[in-house]
Amino acid sequence: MKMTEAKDKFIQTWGSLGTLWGINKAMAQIHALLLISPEPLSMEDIMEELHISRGNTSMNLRQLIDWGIVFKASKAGERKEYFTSEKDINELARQIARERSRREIQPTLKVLKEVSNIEDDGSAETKEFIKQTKALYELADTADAILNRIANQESNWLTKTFIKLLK
Amino acid sequence: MKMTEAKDKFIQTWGSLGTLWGINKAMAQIHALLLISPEPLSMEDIMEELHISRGNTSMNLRQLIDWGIVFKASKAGERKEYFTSEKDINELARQIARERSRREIQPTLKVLKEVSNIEDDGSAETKEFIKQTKALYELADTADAILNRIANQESNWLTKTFIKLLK
DNA sequence: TTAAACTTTCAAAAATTATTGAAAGTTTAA
DNA sequence: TTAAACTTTCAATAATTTTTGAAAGTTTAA
Repeated sequence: MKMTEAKDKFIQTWGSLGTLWGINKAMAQIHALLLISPEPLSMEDIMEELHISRGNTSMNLRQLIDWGIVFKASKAGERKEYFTSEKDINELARQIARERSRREIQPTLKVLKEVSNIEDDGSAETKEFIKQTKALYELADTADAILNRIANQESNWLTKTFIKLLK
Repeated sequence: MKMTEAKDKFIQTWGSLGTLWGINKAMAQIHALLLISPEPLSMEDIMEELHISRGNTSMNLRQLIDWGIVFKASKAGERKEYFTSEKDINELARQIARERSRREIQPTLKVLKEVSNIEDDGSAETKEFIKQTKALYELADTADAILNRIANQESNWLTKTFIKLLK
């Protein structure tokens, strides 16, 4: 496979993978592009490379910055803004873990705690509801703890952990 | 909070959470409903409870069955089919881990392996591409190994693991 | 058999989400 | 200041995904 082909394939794959995980295609593709660019890219560069509009590029870049995985990079003497992504893949994983915990798991935990706390009227329906929502709470809580653990550890924690788990 | 309110809130929340993860609302809601039902439900029951059409119910039930987290349950002497979900939350987690590995991580690994294997022509662009796609491969591989570990272990592995990680 | 009871399929419609592009906004060099 | 260079916003449009509902398909009791 040639570089151009490989690059296209990678960007395409990352794009559809994003969709599968609730991240939109353009956002995932911009991220993929920045991830493999040795140099920061301008908005023009990104628009051209991915064939997307200025507005689309601008909005998705903002979201990536919100997620903390893309940064603005000013080039000396240039007015234009450049963008670069987090290049350390472990740091990327940590940042994603951090954000998914904050955006998804925490709000879910809140609701599960709330609904599992209804008064037990003794009916089979209520008993099952309480039992299952409590079990889900525990599962989500464990998942959250693991994510936080990932989010806060040193760079190669994930790999080390896995090695430990194999033992 | 009253039972009816709590139930609605739980089903709603599970529905939007699904959307966020690339699972459609109806599918997530059907799953939520079955998860908290002490008795198996018929298609009519589900349609009525969630206000969704017969076709929608049928298709999403099939998907849930495909995922291995909902089962057909025949009631003696009844022609109608009933449906019930996996009630053991740890088993649910394992099944989801299994499917996400199979459906998402494995195909990604395949592409990453492929594209990271291009010939190094010595350019900065190619070098960065190879480096980053290899690093992503390792991350995805670790994630996959963890998922498989979850998928294959005994019921409360997840909890135990977490306790171990705390030490 | 057949017909009633039930489920699945799928084309059309509705709902949602993503994208565009031009106008409005902002920043900076002169 | 101002005007050029650039970015952001947002209403309109396009693309995608979900949902519906009725027709086709299947199963079972008699």
